[in-house]
Amino acid sequence: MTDKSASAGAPVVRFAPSPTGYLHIGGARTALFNWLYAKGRGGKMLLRIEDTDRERNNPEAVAAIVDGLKWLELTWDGDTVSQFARAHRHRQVAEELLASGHAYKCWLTPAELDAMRESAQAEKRPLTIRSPWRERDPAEAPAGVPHVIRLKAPREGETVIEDQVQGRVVFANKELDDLIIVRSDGNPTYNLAVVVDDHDMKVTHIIRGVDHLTNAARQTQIYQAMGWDVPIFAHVPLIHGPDGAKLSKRHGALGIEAYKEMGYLPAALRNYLVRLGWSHGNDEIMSTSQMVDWFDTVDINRSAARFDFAKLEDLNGHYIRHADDQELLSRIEDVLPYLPGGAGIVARLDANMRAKFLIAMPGLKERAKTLVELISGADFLFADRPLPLDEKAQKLLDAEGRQRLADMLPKLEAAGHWKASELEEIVRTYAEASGAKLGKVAQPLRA
RNA sequence: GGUCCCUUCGUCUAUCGGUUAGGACGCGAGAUUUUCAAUCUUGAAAGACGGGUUCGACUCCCGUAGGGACCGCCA
Repeated sequence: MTDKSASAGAPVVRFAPSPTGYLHIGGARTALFNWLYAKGRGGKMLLRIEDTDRERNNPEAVAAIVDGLKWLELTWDGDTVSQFARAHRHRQVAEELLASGHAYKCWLTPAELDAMRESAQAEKRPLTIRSPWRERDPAEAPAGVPHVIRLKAPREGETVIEDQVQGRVVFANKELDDLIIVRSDGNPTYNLAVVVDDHDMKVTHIIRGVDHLTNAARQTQIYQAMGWDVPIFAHVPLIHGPDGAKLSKRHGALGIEAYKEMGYLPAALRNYLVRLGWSHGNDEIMSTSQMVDWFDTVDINRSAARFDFAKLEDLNGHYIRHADDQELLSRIEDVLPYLPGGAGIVARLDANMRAKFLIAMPGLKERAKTLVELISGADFLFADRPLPLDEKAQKLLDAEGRQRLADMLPKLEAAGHWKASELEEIVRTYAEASGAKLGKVAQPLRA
């Protein structure tokens, strides 16, 4: 609420994933935080793909990220920006930095760098690369050897990050080395590209994972070298696995589509994710518009949170119970193709089946934690009749049980509507009339 | 190893110097229910440790321990 109509204008945030894999759960939360921040203040969220590393670029990953965001119902403004497509502009800025004396060409070879690393290791002293080319005359450069461009970073003083989550974080400049901004093949590196893009795209707030905190210091140095305004940073802690270690594949760092396939609802996942590392008093279940109203980066915790499937399930169950039946059915139809055996159900899901499904839905959704459970709960709709009887059912259907069923059958057939309340009434009446306990009647019926 | 960050029930969290430290998930018990689920009631469960500052510290400061992130011509 604080700066919703600040004179500075509406914020511009961005979600900037690298296309190395799917959209993982931490990325999804970062996207959600960005989205909430922008939505709550009438701002914009941009989407940029950080694809400067050509060897790792993967179009399928981009598609997975876009699909994931769409499924989560997180929308962005404008076109998706490819960072690589802007390489020309990044090089241009590098040239400016060179011209202004804020950067220099460096002919240090990978082999030389390795040697420096090794000796630092052997002497057990911290490694900060100090390139001799920072001071040397480029005329002395060896012929035919490619060079990189390094930022001529300040060696004295400190670089300070005023972070909305982390607070004031101070880095001594002597600890930071001259980072490479253009590779020897002429391609800009991530740190340069990010700064140029965020500046050109007029990004005002950078909300991203803490793994970028040290980058923030280096990026700040580039902003300063260019004389540009430094955006406001908010570095969000990472999500950890149940054992406290960084979330990995064996934990829950699955692609967002995996959560879809496990039968989670986007609204439930959003609600779960927003409460991981952020809170608004004791509020647990909140609508998207409440999230938008309440969310602020300064309320994000500094400590990492562990991913807990049990809580996600509970939330998901809640959202399923309160979901509209029709919507639930279409969600089910969305996931069905991805489920084992789902194709078979899809094939039989005609108008008639849909109607039956809808009738059964109120009862079904009461006891399902995921859509997958909901679907298996609906198995009876698709099963072949008559149903095969298992042992327990056999036992219950002894002579007495069968007799009771036979007695009840005409009454049930006489029922006007097959509604739960009405049927229950019939069964109760019969039980009382025959002087039997309810269980005696109901158990065979279930069988 | 260096730099930086973190530390309240098992987990997610509230508290913003004065509370019987609250809520949620999970777990236990009970009620309800033909079963399950849901729902309701209820129980157990926490300030890492050690020093300060203060009339008073979970809250502020220092140290210790533990955990994490980063340390690429990756992003």
